[in-house]
Amino acid sequence: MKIVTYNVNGIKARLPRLIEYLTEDQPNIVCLQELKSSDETFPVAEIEAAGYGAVWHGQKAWNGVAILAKGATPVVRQRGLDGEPEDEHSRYIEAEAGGIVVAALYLPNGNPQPGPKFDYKLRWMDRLAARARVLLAEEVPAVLAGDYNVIANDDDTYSVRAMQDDALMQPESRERYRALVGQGWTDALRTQFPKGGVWTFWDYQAGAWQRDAGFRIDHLLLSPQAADRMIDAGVDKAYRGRDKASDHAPTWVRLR
DNA sequence: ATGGCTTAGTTCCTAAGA
Repeated sequence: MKIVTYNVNGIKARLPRLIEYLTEDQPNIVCLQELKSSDETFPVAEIEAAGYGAVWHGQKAWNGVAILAKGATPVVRQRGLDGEPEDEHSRYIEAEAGGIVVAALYLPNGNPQPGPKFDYKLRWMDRLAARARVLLAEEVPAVLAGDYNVIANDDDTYSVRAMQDDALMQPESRERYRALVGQGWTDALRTQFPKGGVWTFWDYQAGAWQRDAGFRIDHLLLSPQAADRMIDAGVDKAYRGRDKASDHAPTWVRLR
């Protein structure tokens, strides 16, 4: 089974590309981020017409996450993360689909840093880590899939220098990502490509796509029970080059 | 390069993204 994470950067603007991807590639489970859509305007009819069931956690204008499953509707376990009741950002949804626990997450960008947005990012990472521990304790196949907004290693970016002051690769962000993985999760892409040099995002600006100036920030973390079933992982890079594409490419893992 | 795009909403400008 193929499990995908895909930051669509606006599901209304990206709907033709998304439906195209579902139809052409037929992935089993798709975690979406940056819907930029309220719950009421989520295009469920079009997604169902493509053969997918969906659950979502939307918000007007920004953020928003969803989980799609081919031929079935995922069963929601949780929307949002505990620990900060006043947090109104829609950045986390967790469901059971295809016998696997799947979470779609959109980790805060955190720029500019330092500042309140960066502080929020770090707090959100701590809250995610707490939830991840609960999932690991269940000892079931689980996948934490999403846009982590963390460049974990120097070889996960085209240019360390260009990104050195960015919230995506500050030591505090990296330490928390490493600690999360260190709980017992397997970074699927890192396992597949241990030397790095694989990108999942290319900026719209400055011809980043044409220059292949990207970085890897979309990650799939596997519980031990899921990691045991990993076949391979990759990036469906060609979709980044299509007309009216998202600035992220679909990123995936296949499990037995 | 506090930004050369792109999206969405308070839409003809601003905020946010990464």
